Amino acid sequence: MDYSSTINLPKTDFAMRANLPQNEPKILDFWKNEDIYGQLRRQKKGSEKYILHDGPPYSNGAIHLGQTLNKILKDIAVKFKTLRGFDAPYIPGWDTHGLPNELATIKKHKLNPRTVDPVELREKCAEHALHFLDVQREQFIRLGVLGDWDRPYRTLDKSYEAAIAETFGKMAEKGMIYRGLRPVHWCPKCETALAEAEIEYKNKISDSIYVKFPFEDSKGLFPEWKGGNLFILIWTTTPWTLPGNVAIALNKDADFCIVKNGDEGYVMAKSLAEVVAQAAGLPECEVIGSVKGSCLEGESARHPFFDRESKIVLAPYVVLDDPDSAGTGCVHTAPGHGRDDFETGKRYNLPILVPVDGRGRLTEEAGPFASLPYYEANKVIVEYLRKTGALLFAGVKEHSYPHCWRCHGPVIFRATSQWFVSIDADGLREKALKAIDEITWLPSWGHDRIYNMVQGRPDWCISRQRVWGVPIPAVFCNSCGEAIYTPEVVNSAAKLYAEEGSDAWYKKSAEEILPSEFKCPKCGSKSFSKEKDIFDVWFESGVSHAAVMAKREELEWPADLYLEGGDQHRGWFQVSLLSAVASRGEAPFKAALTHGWVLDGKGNTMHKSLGNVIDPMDFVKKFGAEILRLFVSSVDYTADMRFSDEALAQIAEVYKKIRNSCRFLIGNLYDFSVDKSVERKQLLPEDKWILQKKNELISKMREAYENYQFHVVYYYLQSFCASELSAVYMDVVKDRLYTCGPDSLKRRSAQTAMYEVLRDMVAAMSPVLSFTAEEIWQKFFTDKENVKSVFMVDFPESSEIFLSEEEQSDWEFFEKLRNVLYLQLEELRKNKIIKQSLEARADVYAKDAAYDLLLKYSESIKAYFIVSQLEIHPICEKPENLVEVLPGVFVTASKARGEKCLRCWNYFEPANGQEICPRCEEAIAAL
RNA sequence: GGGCCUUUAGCUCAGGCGGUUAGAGCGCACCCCUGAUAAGGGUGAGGUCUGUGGUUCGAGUCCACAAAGGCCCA
Repeated sequence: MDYSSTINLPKTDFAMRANLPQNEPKILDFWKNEDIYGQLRRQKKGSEKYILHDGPPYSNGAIHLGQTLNKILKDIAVKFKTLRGFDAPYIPGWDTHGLPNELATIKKHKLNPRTVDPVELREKCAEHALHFLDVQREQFIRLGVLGDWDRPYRTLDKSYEAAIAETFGKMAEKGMIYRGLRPVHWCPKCETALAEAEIEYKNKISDSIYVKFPFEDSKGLFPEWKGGNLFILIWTTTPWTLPGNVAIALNKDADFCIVKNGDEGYVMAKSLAEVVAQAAGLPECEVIGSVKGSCLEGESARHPFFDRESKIVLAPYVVLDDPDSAGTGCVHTAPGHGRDDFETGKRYNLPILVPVDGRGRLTEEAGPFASLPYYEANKVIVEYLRKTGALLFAGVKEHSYPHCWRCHGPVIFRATSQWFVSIDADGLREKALKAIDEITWLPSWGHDRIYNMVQGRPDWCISRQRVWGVPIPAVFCNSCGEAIYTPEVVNSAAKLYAEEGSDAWYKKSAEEILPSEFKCPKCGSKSFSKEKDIFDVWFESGVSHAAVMAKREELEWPADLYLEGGDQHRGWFQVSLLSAVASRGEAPFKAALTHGWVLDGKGNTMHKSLGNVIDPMDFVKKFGAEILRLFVSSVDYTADMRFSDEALAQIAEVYKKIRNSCRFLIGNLYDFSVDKSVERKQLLPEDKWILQKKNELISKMREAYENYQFHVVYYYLQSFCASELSAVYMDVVKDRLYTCGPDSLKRRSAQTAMYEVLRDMVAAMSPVLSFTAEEIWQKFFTDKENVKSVFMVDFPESSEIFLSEEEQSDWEFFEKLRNVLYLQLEELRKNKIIKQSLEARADVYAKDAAYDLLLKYSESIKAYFIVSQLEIHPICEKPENLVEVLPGVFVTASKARGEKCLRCWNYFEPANGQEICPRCEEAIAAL
């Protein structure tokens, strides 16, 4: 007879195969249509806030894996805090202004940046930025990230633009803003400043000259020198920058010597002497003396054609280990013509000369070379040096040189007027460092990283000669040229931005913007020109704390957490910190958490040119966002992580394991509801055991979430499903679930435990496995628990004690027995005595307390072992030759006695040829 | 060149204060089941901890140097 119709097999339409790419959108629709985000806000209203303030991604192009990782991590953190009862609003933001969007727009519309109307260009830039904002928004939503997607913050919002101006104003009032020179890449043909992104490097043939700077060894650093005139020898490929020379930079640790040439001697780095002598065509290389660079600091040479000195300074970037650079170790330094030179100039308080104009012509400051275009000046200057004897040698050299990507001509480095935030004014640096000490950096080394950066950083250049951004709210007096950024000016601009947006700065005249009675504070004139420079986008994103956190009513200042990639120690963390400390005196976040980089399977950076870039949305289409989310949770994100096929395949397997574990529970709960629950004291020991294990799981998961250690959450979850549930508990309870009476205590006890395990596990995993958790919640719990979405439940409690500590150690004892027994079962299988464990019996020998304990739990232990028969014997009956597996405890497995019950598959000893065991007969009778 | 970081089984991770045969899950191999079935179970084989040199009675665990890789600068 077929008894399968008399047993309770699992029933469910919860699919074994998730088919995530097709099914996730249905869950997304549910979240959207039911406005779960909005419902959560209402539900948590009045609860303690948890503010994770979103760092704005740049709205240019589709999202990449790094942003995917970032947003999923934020989502996990926010959802967990929400389950914990916090009101944790998540307002996503976007960085919309800036060069990449401007350049992309120019390219897309084939605009001429020199002739296009700025307002028209800005409109097209906005369109471009908002397009990609929409693209990214859809993608982030697709990942399952819950947030206020209908009301994100955007740096081009009027209120945001106003906040930028206001923050600038606060800094200006504290005297932190100043105008100064700074070298930038400059295209003399296009007459414009160029950003690094607009530079292309090509090989170029340049002059290569060695120039003698007269030097008097007044301190007697080279006592060995008995010859005639001394010079410091420099090398350069840009003779036209010599008029800007004010210093010669040395490495402090390098050794310098004199190379003799007839009566003359040339000071240069000792290690380069040979190479230089050869390159400069000296007949021989006689080296005299040796002095550390640091000893020469403070000395000075004479400029080769101006009546002024060229100071000898020290600079760490002067290195001698590249013989190809053809240098002498004594580096020509013109602070107006190089970034390094500029920083050195600042440190030594050297004048910053810019004897070249916007068209690339030398100015009056260049003396005899005035009005020459720089490239012609090269020839003339070389000739002049030759005539005056200052030239040691002139040749040519091919090297990589920056060119303008638009006109493809060579560019020059030229200091121009820029706006700066002074890092030391009003003690900003010190205050920022103090704030850094007070912030919680996760991981802790983040502190050292950003501390060192802030400690050593130069002033912050906040201006850009661009159009797509927020204009710096300042005007210039048309009479005296004064740059004016007083509160009156800044507030007028802020008001304008707030009301009309920053486009209005371009549409209106200075007089229309400024108060009617406004006069130049210096000369009293009433005629002004508007500043054309815009803010650096970092300045913009750095004020998000003021523009968003401080302004939106659902947020609070400061934030609990900023969570970004490690590159943001340099970027957003730092600019946010500086702007907040400068304007408010405090850090805008209490803690900063960083994650590493997503690398390819080999551990290398993903890069277009390497062809190893993985598009997250491609992945989502193939495998589902859930797999990506689980991957993100599985790795220790504080370090860089590899995105390899192997790791992803593993994640997919783990996902199936978790899903199937849930499916088994759901399938066996098809006829269960809370009112059928068994009371605590009636629960079977095995069921108490799994509930105890479940509580341990929940506690460990909660702790891991609290510490943002999501990979620990992942580890415990999958380990619980694989080890406790799948390998043990679900196998153990099958017998009861399938064969006992549907409404029997034994079956209901198991279901009671399973229901609570499933409910708590699903709730606890929902921050990570949001789609699957919600799918299960909808299918199974919404009605039973009367909660609409899994995100609206409380994080499960885990304090209930199901097993005392003593009972827990009892179970550990049973587990040891089981392990030993299973080794023996494997032997029996190997010898073809049994196949399944139900075909076996176990005989356990023990004494004293152990014997009593085993006897007391013998029913549970039999189930736990999944054998048909278990007999506990006092140790005096122990047969010979048994191995002692625990002190005083012996186990042996053998073929079960009797026949297999056709219904429950347990072995029993039929009295007179029954097919099914007495237990099954009873169960059938009760049907 | 500088600041900071990473390197434990094929994969993803554990390994307070230095101390017995370095753990887990997955994967893999072999076997079992066919009443979780494009599922489930059992057993087992895999690391000497990136390398080198130190400190120590003793180091994956402390120190130095190196290699590879990463972020940010220069």
